[in-house]
Amino acid sequence: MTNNTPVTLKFLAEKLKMSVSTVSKALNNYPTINEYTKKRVQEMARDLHFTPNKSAINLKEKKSRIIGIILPNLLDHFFTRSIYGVEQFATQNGYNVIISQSHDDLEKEIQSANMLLRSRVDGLIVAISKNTQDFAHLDQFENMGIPVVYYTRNPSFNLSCHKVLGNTFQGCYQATKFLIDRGHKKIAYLGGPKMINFTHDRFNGYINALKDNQVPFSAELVAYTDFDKENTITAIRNLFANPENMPTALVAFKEPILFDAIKYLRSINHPNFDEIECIGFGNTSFISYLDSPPIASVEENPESVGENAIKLLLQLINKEIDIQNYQKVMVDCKLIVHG
Amino acid sequence: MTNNTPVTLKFLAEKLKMSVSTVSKALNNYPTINEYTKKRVQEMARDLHFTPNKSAINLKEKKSRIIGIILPNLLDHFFTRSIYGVEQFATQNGYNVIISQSHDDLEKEIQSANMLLRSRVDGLIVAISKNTQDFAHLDQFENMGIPVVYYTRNPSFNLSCHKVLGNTFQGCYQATKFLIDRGHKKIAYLGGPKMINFTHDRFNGYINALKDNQVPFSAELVAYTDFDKENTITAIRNLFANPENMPTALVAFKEPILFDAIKYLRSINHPNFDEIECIGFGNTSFISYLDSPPIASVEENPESVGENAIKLLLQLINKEIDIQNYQKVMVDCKLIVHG
DNA sequence: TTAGTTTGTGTTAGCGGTAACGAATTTAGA
DNA sequence: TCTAAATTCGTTACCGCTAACACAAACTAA
Repeated sequence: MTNNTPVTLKFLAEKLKMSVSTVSKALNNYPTINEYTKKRVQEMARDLHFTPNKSAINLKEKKSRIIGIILPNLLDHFFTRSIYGVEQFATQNGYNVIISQSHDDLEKEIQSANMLLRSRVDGLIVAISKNTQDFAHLDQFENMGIPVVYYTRNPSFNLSCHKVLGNTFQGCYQATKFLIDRGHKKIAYLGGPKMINFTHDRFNGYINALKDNQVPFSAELVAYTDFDKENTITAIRNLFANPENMPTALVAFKEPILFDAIKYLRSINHPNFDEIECIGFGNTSFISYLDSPPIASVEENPESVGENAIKLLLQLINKEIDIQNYQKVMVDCKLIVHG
Repeated sequence: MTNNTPVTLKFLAEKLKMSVSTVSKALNNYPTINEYTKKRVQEMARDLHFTPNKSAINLKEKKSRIIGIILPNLLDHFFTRSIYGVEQFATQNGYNVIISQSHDDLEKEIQSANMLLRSRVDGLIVAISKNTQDFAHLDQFENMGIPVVYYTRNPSFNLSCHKVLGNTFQGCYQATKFLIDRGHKKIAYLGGPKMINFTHDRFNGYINALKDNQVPFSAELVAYTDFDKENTITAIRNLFANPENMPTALVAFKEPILFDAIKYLRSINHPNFDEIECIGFGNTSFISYLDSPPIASVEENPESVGENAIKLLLQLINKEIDIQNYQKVMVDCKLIVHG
């Protein structure tokens, strides 16, 4: 069944004894083409399984209807869920999506960017790798007039770019407030890598919730870790070191890290283990399988973050917003109480 | 800094007062071009940030150096891990990857297929949706001479296609054998949706392990479920219903389902709960957080499945294997004993 | 000196579409 | 009946890039 001669407009035109342009217009439903002609062409196209060559169209139209996404990895559910939001909305508007993982490596991020540039994507959504300090590979896009929207992980110091972020301040504030309302006075805070920009926003949410509710702040109740389990255990050990200042609650920057913390506290038979109430960012489905689950989760609404990113990007592509008129969109978190 | 006139070969040629073809050949390092000319061209291209237009190249070369992947979703770690294998190897060989989710919906799968066809991918890797019965949208590719490799989820009845599969028979055999070796005589089997083709292979692995080790088979110890928690609980209740034939071990087709099962058994205070040993497919990282973790996991090596799929696909693209010479590649599972 | 090579560059056609423009035929209006 | 306006389709140039082929200049060999 393999057909050797590819089915192109030219091929159809010859079969139908018409010109290529008539065939093209008929397939694109131009009003200047006779209805009967259209019907003949469309039937022939269907029967011969004509598939327009996107490269040819891109070349002519000078646009690809492709959105590029660069993100650190696909193993983090935050990112995969955010893609869902992007894809959904992009598809509805006739755009396709190319996803490229940087694996948190700057070199790979540069490669991905160059690849997407060569593919002439109409826009780019990017969550930068944790080592990205120099932005030349991403600035290229704007230099060529291709809009870029940074989401989640973004160059925090740079105001001259479009951003869509989870309102991590509000999420952390809400989590802390929730614990305060349940009567906790000693709430520990376990922060994430200081390189990731929203780490500080979360801490501010924590601090502000304490302040607004007259709960005294204690530097002993704050520690930082990263994705390394050993570091998490060290941090937790420090947080729970002083018997005079023992936390009864914990806010952690990401759920898997929180699980490590909980596991450790249980493993050392912490005397008040059962009373300790924890909250982490993420709301992973695995919570239901834990024996000592967190009391609540901060749902970051990744789908909504993705959707807002693509919405903004499409407005930039369609020139509804000027590319120089830099936008910052915040997506609120939601506290999910388990039980 | 936004430059209005796009930097094309023509633009470079005018700047350098040379012909377009000389510029093209210089950039592609043709031996017939003078070294000094090459240097001049390449420097100018670099300084002006020339980025070749992939659409133009695709159109001319009649190949895109793009591999399409269609899979049900990105939330399942099996798929995201398999992508890692594909991407790694594809990139090394100068190919880019477009990922498209079908969300286990046939209609979306068809849309994805058509999109990738229009993009003229050089090859397709696909894990079909659970409703895919008709393959017209995928057969189009082979009709146009574009090779297709089915991986994991494939049309089991169809021998005329290329397949790369996890050796789920061997994985299940090994898991069952492991439990037998630990002295279990009553090993329950919790299977997955019967529509998914490898469900039967797993069951056969279970059966064969029993047979090879003279453990009597009991139909009461076999049940099926899907991704719905209620159905899993019903299935587990049935498996553990007969006091005369009470399982002491369990093999489950996927870990999250196994976790549901374990959770249920614990919730009903099953008398021998602590003695029951379980194994599921998946080897998810969350196991370390469980209080009653499975004794072992069947690691399906998704990265390796992905890598084998792309390797086969590239061989087909390069005509090292004839497209009609249908291949079937099996990737072994590995039993990971937790400790 | 002449002819054949080598070397380096330009000319040109074409990949598969789109659409402005032109041209022929039909229809409508006076 | 004659002209203007629709209607319908074809001609053509172009998008950015590749590469076969042509061609001129310089070099080599006889």
